[in-house]
Amino acid sequence: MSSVPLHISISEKLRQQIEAGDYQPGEKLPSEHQLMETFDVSRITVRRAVANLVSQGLAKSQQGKGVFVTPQKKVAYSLASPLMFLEQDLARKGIQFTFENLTFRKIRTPKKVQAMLQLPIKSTVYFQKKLLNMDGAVGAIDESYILSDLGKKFGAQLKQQMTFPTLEAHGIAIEQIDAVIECTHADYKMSGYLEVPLGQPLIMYRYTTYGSDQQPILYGETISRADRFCYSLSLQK
Amino acid sequence: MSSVPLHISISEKLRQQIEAGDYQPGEKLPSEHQLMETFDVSRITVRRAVANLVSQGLAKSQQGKGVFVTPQKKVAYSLASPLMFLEQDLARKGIQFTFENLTFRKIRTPKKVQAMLQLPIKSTVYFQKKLLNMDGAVGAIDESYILSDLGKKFGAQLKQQMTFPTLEAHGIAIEQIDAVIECTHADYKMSGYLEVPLGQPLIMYRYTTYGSDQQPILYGETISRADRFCYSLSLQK
DNA sequence: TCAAGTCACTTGTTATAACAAGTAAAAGTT
DNA sequence: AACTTTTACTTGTTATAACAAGTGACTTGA
Repeated sequence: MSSVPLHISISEKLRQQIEAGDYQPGEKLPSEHQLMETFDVSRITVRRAVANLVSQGLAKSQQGKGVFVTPQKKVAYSLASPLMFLEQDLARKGIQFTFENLTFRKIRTPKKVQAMLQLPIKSTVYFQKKLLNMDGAVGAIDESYILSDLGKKFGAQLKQQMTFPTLEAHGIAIEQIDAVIECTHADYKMSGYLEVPLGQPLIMYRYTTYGSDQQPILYGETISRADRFCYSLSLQK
Repeated sequence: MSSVPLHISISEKLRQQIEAGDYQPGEKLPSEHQLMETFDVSRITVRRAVANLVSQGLAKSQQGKGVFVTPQKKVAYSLASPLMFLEQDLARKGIQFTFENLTFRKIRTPKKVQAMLQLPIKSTVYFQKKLLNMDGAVGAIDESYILSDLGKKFGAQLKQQMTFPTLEAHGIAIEQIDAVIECTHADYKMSGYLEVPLGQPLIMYRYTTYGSDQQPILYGETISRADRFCYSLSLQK
């Protein structure tokens, strides 16, 4: 008479228990076999219920080991001075931060970047792809496109240091940043990079940076695990 | 030899076809039966592949009808003047905007709101819950907590008009807004309200509003469908 | 003692099967 | 013509079954 599917009522029951603290963060949930007996349902139903929890970010399953309650701790990423002081900002919060340069090369300007950087069709930019680590765990991927001459001049340093401090150290002033924050889903490729299940929410920070004279300098996208990152900002009248 | 599960390779194949435009937005995908024959797999595998697409926000299934490619159109929500001019902002983009007042009542201040509004333990606030509609479709839920005396005084209007214009019309100046943008998952309750599958990403805008003398006036959370909303902002040096 | 192998237990993938329930068009009835 | 019923097709839920694959502890052999 409930009309609520079994897998939902089971996952809701488990969710309540997780939120009530019956299962602590990091703790192992009962195995599928145990849950089958507890709720007197088949394995497919138990698996569906567990999948519901995983898709809600409440649990994570590991083949051969079990299903574990995911501990939640989000890092707020302050937009008062975005990306520029990310490293310091995280250090202040006691978070170990490193990044790994995956790609740095010159490419033909992609169409969407042409518009953002106000570049002609037959231009080139430097494309950089970085993997950001927090406390040893993967947190985000950053893909950015920087003006060709800047990329050529500072390439060596950009591969090893954060972008904004590097630019400012060479007298390239950042005057304005236009940004869009949106949510996407992890596709198969991203789920591999960021070590999350397919379809998990990711938070994308798309930024266009302008120097003096409103000249666009770089466009980038920081795609973060939504369970580990959030953005904070303060707006005044 | 590929080591990639069948359901993944099928959903990836379909994803490519969708992104290539083989299936247009709103168009119906082949039925499960057809996909079973096309890929020569069982129904459970086809269903898993379709579930992958749904969890990535690429498709939506409707019982009795079929699976349809979801058309993507996001509304950027400008943070230059947040919430205040949402209505006008949307109107300018040609989007019909309405809201429905679900709840408006006085409650004991919840613990998390006490901290945000700097209120004592034994205080009360007015709690309002609104359902925001865009072009006739549900887009977001807004839950806000407003100082008791303001709620009492302007209750009648707050039920029918947007919050910020109402306050400003009565001379309550908004001086500052502290906000956090984060991503969450739709739990069972939210998935019902916002008409999305369980676990779909939602984008939460949590705001604390301050009037003159840095006095907190209201705290609220706007929970939007991440497939329909994003936030844009501009930061100057 | 240490390394290799075995075994029990875990989740992951996939197949077959049956019924429920929503949708829409065709067929039948008034 | 208008309404109702049937029917075919769709996705949703759930059960049973088998094997694959990762993990860790225990056992065995050198």
